Amino acid sequence: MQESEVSPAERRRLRVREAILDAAERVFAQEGEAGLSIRRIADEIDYSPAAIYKYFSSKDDLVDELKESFFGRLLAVVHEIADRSEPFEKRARRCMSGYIRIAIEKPHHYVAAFSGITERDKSCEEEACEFEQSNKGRAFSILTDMMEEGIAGGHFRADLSPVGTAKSVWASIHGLAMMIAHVPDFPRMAAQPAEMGQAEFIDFHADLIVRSLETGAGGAS
Amino acid sequence: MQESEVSPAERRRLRVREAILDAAERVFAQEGEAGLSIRRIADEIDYSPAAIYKYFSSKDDLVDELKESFFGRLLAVVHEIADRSEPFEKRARRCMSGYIRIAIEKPHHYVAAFSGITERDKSCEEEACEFEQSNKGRAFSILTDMMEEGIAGGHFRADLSPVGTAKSVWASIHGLAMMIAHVPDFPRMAAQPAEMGQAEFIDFHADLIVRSLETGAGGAS
DNA sequence: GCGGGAAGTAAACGGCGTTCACAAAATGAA
DNA sequence: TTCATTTTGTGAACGCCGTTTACTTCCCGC
Repeated sequence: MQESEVSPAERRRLRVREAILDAAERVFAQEGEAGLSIRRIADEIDYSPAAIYKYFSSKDDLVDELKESFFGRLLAVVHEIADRSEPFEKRARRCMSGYIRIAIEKPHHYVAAFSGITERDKSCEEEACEFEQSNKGRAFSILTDMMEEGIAGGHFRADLSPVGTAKSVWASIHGLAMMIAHVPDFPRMAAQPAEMGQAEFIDFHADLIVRSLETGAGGAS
Repeated sequence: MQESEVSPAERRRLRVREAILDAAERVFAQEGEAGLSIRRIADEIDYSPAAIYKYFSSKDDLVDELKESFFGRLLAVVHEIADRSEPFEKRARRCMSGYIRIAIEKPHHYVAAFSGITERDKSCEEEACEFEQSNKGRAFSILTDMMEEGIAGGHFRADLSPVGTAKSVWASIHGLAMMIAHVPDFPRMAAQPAEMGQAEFIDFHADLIVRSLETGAGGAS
């Protein structure tokens, strides 16, 4: 029993695994799921296609790992913002725009991470458990905590349920992220003359969301 | 020169074309884009795969037609609701929940209809023109009109721009539709004990959206 | 040094979208 | 009717794809 248990062969193995994931990540970011093939990855790292299967049991397995690590980055950013010492409403808005920023930095990743229609076959328990342990689930719980804080702090209406509200807010943010991911310069569409830049529009959207939760009078002007 | 110019050969051709689309629609609804293959359609209608190419120039072409006709149904429903003689806010809420209802009736269609990341290669003009003539564009303009009506009627804040608001509202609705499409019983997730049924949640979401636009005091209880 | 397991591979299977050369059938003109 | 032309449909093939199998090659512990 050596001191460093993680040794020489294992390190080589891990390095090859990383190389595969790196190549996949690269191709995926540029060309999306459509452009990603086992054979392409194999070419990229000068291995044979069959070799990949010594490291991943299927292409889906490999892609799932890409997705999960993308959610990891998303989670990290949102977490960092949520923990800052800033006024609550500022943090809330920043979380939303931060989420969208990361999402549209790698649109193919974001779209893919949510793609695939989940069949209703799993038992409720294991599905819920799986969700809570995923980066997606962790990000959701940050959002839920934030809603709780907003309600407790009197910023948001007292009759809101933290979980229900978090789901609704997430859906609204997700919708904008998807729109931008699919139509790279989303807010500019239809003939209309510009109206708003992308960044301003994101803020506008976030503002409407916050406004929908706020207690008291909401109208401006 | 006959009276009925649309005759015998053309009708046969159209019938075969319809058969292809029908088969595609059927397979697509059940198994999604992944399960749909030219060869599968050919099997379904007892033709050879190559025959399909006498009617559609590519698989993408065929699928595009499925998507557009799906948007057509979505448009029809929203249009019908928007034209009803009901109080404004009721119509607005119904439009949103109607949109989501149609979307999640055929989740595969809805997801596919928005899939494919549009490259930023087209000129602005032709893209805008293309958008306005599509069913998607027509649905969007119904939404814009509704926002205008809400603002003019004093239901919504006067400082809102109809187009910008329509985009934001669409994004929020789209987000929920996507969530439900991907996770068939969306509002029920995480361990939480039910909270809300799907229909209630849709109404809750629509309510938050409307609330975010309303003039005057918004808080309840 | 040697034996066994891990790493890597070429070749093949079945599936995919698409094309091409060709047969069959419908059409229109004489 | 007959014949040429156009349309409709086909089988076979091409080059991709994910994946598996049988095989070689290499490395590591004894």
